[in-house]
Amino acid sequence: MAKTLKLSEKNKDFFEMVYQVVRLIPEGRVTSYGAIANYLGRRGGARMVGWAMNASHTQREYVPAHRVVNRNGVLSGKHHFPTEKPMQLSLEQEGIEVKEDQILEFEKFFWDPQQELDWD
DNA sequence: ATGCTGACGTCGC
DNA sequence: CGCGACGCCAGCA
Repeated sequence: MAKTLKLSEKNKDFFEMVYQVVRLIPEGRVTSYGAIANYLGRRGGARMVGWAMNASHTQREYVPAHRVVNRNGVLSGKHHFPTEKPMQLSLEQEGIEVKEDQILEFEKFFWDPQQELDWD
């Protein structure tokens, strides 16, 4: 076996884990890229989570990416959504108030995978 | 191969 | 408290 694993395989695993976590987000709840990155052991690698989200639309199973925002609760990636319906509207339909692309009471709806989910 | 960019986050000034 | 710089890692010119 090669000493070095293929990065693509590792990435794939990382992406899958991201999707899995995102899909576990309950309706009406939101989380942040950093929280997911931290949960996956990629502290500071929040950008990779965002990268994974960018490719989330390629996944067969639906990924509620609209429930993932930055740590400020701002809909940073709303413009990147493939869906016609704005990210804000999707969140509002789940009972989350959004003002100026920012989630109100973000802490209240925040869903921390490390807290809600147990270490597997 | 090198450098810039990107759906972020943390630290320093 | 606002702004800038660095770090993270993968994709792409």
